[in-house]
Amino acid sequence: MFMTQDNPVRLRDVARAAGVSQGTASNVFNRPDIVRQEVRERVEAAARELGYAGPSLTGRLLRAGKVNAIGVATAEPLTYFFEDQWARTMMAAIAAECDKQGAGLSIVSAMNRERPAWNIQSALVDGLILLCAEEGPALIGQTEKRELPFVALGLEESTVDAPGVGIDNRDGARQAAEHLVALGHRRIAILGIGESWNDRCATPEEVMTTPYLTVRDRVEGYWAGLATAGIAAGDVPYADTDSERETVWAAMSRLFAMERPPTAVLAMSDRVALFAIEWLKSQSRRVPEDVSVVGFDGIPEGADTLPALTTVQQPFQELAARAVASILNGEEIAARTVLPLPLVVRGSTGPAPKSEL
Amino acid sequence: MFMTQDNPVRLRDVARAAGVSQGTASNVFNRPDIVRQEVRERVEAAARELGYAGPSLTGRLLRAGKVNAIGVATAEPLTYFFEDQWARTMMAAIAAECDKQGAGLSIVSAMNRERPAWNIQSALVDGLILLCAEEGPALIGQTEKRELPFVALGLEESTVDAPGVGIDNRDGARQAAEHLVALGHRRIAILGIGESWNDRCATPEEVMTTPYLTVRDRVEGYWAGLATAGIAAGDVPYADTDSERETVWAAMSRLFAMERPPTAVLAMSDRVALFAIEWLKSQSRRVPEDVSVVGFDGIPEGADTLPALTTVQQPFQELAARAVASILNGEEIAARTVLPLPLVVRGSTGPAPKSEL
DNA sequence: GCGCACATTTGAACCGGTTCAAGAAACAGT
DNA sequence: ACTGTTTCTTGAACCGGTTCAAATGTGCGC
Repeated sequence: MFMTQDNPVRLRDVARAAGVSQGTASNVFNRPDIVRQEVRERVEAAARELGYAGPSLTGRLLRAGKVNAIGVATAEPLTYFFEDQWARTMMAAIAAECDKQGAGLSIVSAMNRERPAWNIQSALVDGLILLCAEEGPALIGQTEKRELPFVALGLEESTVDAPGVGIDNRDGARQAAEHLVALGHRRIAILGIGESWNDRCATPEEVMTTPYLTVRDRVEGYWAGLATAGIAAGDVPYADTDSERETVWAAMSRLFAMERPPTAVLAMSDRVALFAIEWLKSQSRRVPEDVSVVGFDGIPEGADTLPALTTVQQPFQELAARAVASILNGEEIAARTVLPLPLVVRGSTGPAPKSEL
Repeated sequence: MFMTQDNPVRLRDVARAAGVSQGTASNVFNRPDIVRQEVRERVEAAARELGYAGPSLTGRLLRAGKVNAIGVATAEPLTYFFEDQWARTMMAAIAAECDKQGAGLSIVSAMNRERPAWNIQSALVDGLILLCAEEGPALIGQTEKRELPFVALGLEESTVDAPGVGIDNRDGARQAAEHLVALGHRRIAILGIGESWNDRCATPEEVMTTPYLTVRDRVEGYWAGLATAGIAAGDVPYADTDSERETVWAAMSRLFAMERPPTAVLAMSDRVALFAIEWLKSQSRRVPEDVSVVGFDGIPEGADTLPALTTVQQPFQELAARAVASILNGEEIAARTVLPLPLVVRGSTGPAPKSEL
């Protein structure tokens, strides 16, 4: 046996040992059918003898020009891919798509002490999927330099027009609100994910000053849906959170300390919705009998809790399929493709309590 | 602007356009300091002009022989990395380690319709970390062919002796059991993760017939710990699960339907422990006042629930650090390094109920 | 004007393969 | 024996860079 390090066996060496040309040796590994059996066996024997591990990928790669792998990049640290629920779900979908296509998958963090863009510059991939959270535009800028195909997911639309697939946040939110309205709810509160005004409920004007387009879109959708029942935006309590349990609980306390507490809550993410349900349970309020909760995102955890979460489902699989296809097969993507979001009704919403009708 | 596809600009072209040799052009990108400023600027201008995206990675790679990336492989589908809790936590730790070292991270699934080992053979990495679940030995076999450094994580010890880092399951389990004993518990049940005997409690002899070394190690550790209080293995109810809510709930129902139900539960994974707590709550049994629960693994979710889970903590970060260092820095790893597991005491365990003393 | 140290630049070899036109060998047909 | 096919095999070009010894140029002291 030979160790890798001490063993720079090249195709050339194998060819020489087998007494054939390098071209023939190459064929043994890549198109064995066109090599005469006797020769093939000789070469294979030589390879085995020398401990040749097969053609070097880099050599082959250089010729082929294709890596057959895609990269997924974010401006967050690498751990984001495994810790953030949205990213994780999105990645599972992308991974499934890569599995189908037999492509490899690299994950890339654009955070690097020395050179922020270094990891993006040096990732060995045929194209990049950008998971845009906050730093979308910067990420896109770095990626463009690379002159590689890329698709932005979750990009906020105000930014550069780059190939990207987005979701119709506004319409999804509208459906969620109309669902509650149809169930008879009239006192409905919103749990935000804007990371500000943590201490009190915000006015509609204040809410719209948030820098996050996603938040603005969703809240506008909520308002539009509620408007169908004649509920004005100003009558909808809006409590913001930073998506952590603590601020969600605080927000819930605030909302339910009101004179006429809400009978339903529209949460801007499933994570927040789940924390909200947790709080309600801790207060011995039943879901959905006393209070209905609608989430947003459709992460798997939401389907698995008791009660299961009614939510606006992001089409993760579809987003992933489009993004991967666009990179691997060069399928064009309109600069701002937007997918619709279906509402998934599960156990966390029910008719408004009778006493409230 | 030029598009990537139509734009095969090579370093050579840039050099020619700038009127310098290719060597100099190369230096402009790699060691700018040794090139005279005027020349450097000329080359940079030419590059910009031609839309040159910087030296091709494959070309450079070929010369350097290093990819500066590690791969993590399993015999599961790619989605495993983002869906399985253990894998996810392990990956977060590995990712953090790669971040530190500035290395890339590729994930690889050894499941491929045509050729099972293909993905492992063709991953562009400097080394592989193997996440061994059930298929450990097969995975190792495929990897060895690649003649690349690798480390097996979570490998069961009975198998091939390959470089790997394992954990001392037995000792961790022992600590968990002794913790409960020290709190005064005497009626203690075990929740298994062996996927068999789902319908009844198993005898010690039956338990030890499981093919999973992890399960055998942990259960032996539990018995050893309980033995310090004079509790015989035969007196410890053992209910198996397949790690899903349904079988856990069924197992719990079985255990608590006994004449003298347990006051504490040793769960072989945090996931199972969390389902168990959920069941207990649904039955209005308080944790830890009425029943104590100890998990195993130390996944983040366990720290975040109410009450927080007492558990045997796997040293994820340490495992990751060793594995990554071994690959990136060529640090040797003894064929079977085994790390100790600390017990983390949190809110889900407490003194045995007085009525039981 | 000459020699020398120093700063740049060049040219060619090399990294490890793949590919393809052209050559060689084996065989069939006439 | 001669030509036409078919089946393999060969040699050389090429993929896109990096590197290093050698060549060139530059400035300075005497």
